[in-house]
Amino acid sequence: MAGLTNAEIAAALEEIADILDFQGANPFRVRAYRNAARTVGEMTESVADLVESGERDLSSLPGIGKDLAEKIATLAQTGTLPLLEELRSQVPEGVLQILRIPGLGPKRAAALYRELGVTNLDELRQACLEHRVRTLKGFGEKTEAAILEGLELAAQAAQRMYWAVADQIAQSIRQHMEGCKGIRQMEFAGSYRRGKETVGDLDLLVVADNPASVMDHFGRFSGVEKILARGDTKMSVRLQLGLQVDLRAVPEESFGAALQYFTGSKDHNIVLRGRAKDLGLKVNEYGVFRGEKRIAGRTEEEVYAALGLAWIPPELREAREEFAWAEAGTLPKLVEISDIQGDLHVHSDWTDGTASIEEMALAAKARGLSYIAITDHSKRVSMVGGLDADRLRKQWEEIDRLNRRLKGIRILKGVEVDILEEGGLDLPDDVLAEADWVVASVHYGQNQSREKITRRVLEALENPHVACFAHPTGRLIGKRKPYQIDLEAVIHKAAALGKMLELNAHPQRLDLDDVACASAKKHGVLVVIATDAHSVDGLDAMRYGVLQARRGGLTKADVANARPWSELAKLLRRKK
DNA sequence: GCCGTTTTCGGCCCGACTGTTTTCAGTCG
Repeated sequence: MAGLTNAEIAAALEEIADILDFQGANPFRVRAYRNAARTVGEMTESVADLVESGERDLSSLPGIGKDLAEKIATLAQTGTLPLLEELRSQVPEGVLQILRIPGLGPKRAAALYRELGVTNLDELRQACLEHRVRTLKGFGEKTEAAILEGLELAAQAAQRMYWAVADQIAQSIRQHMEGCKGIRQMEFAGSYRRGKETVGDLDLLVVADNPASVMDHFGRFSGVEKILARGDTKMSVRLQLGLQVDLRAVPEESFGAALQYFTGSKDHNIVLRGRAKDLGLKVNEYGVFRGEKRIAGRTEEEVYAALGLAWIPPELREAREEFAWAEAGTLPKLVEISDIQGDLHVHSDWTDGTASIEEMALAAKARGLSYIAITDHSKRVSMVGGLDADRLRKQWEEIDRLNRRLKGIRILKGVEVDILEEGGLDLPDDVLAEADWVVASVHYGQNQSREKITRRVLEALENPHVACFAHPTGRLIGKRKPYQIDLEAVIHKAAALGKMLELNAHPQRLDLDDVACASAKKHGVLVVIATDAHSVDGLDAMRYGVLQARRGGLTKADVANARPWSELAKLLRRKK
């Protein structure tokens, strides 16, 4: 029997690290807890099971010694830990939130608490607005303004969650509901179905013999914190994770119309209803009507067909070009995860990845890929031990050895070369020339002016060995704004030089976004959907990138890594 | 708190930026 999940154990260890950090504990002790959290969080076997069976000594894991092994075992078995309880009692609730604001680390958070009595984000905002923060030693006007901006972003992020997180929740709700008798149809709608980067709430539609018993069952889902409302056809709950979920029971003959209506987007539906009106029809969540007579509603296909349109994939429903395409029968056949043949941005334990090159390659093979580019950081990214020319060449020798040994997966000799602050690349051309695949990216000087950062990126693209520009805006959704970069100029340059742009599949990045993808496609720029994986599990992010690409209207032909490597290699040789 | 050891103590990734200072602490990646 399993106790706490690995994720829950990791969260507890992270919380200990946060509190110790806040209290100014030995930073290496803090790091030990964070390392352990990461180790546990990334393990595929259940730690609770390992403890139970006694089959493996936890202290044999990297970064986990005798002490942490015992603490983890206690956590796994009892669900809690005396140390954690004690630490929690020592700090006011909410104060750790302060550490999530960019620019505020343990020292400043402690100062805000000690000097101003700030114990949560609301009080922090108040203190900034009253200009009390700037009076503290080490703080000033600019810091105060930066904190306010950070609070704004945090507030936005708190209201919505990453699609990937919403997806996990949706899957477990679906699984729970599948145990309920009498549900004839069931589908999630809303921005989740459209694959938006973030999701504000979940809408679940069902056709059921007995809606009341379905609602009873829904209310028993383990994640439900509170039932907010319940009527005959609609029930709303709030989950412990803060997400609201609405369940709607709809009549079978209206399921398609309801699904269409609640999937949105709002703008898409406005256009749709306008179109219906032009045809002398009316559309609502119950169906398409001519006068009083329902002429469609059972399926979405039926609804769109009644309006003279092909069925539009949810990802495209943003009131952009989808109606024109649906009318003309030119809707793109959107790229699918099964089209993906390789991953062209992956890290290994030569820099900040957690797995060896071989482990990453085998994991990629297990995921059905036929090639993978190892693109570790260059030396400028010193914090992670970025590679210089010598180490990079050593890595490539290792890759040669692996390629001779491994079957069914080709490992490409790649690098993620840093675009330096003052322009230029972090590795000499003769080294880059030896690589199979070079992605260039920005890590430093992210706050430069639009002109400056754009110029250095355009210059990097001009280097004949650079094939692709990675995470092109640098944004972290809800956390960090994009660079001030002129993306259109980058797309034009890429088109002119035959360079590719990355759609980074990490659920917090997902740049290029849908609009930029569409622009790249329009200009004939190939998009590389890549995971930027730093672990074996990181390779699973590919599907988030594919979803974003679909929202941008990309087809298999628009995605570079939906092609075999031999074809890409030919393209690259031609451009050099 | 972990780890390795010239084995029980000392090092643990470190350079750059920002905003604050007036020589540097804090934060970030």
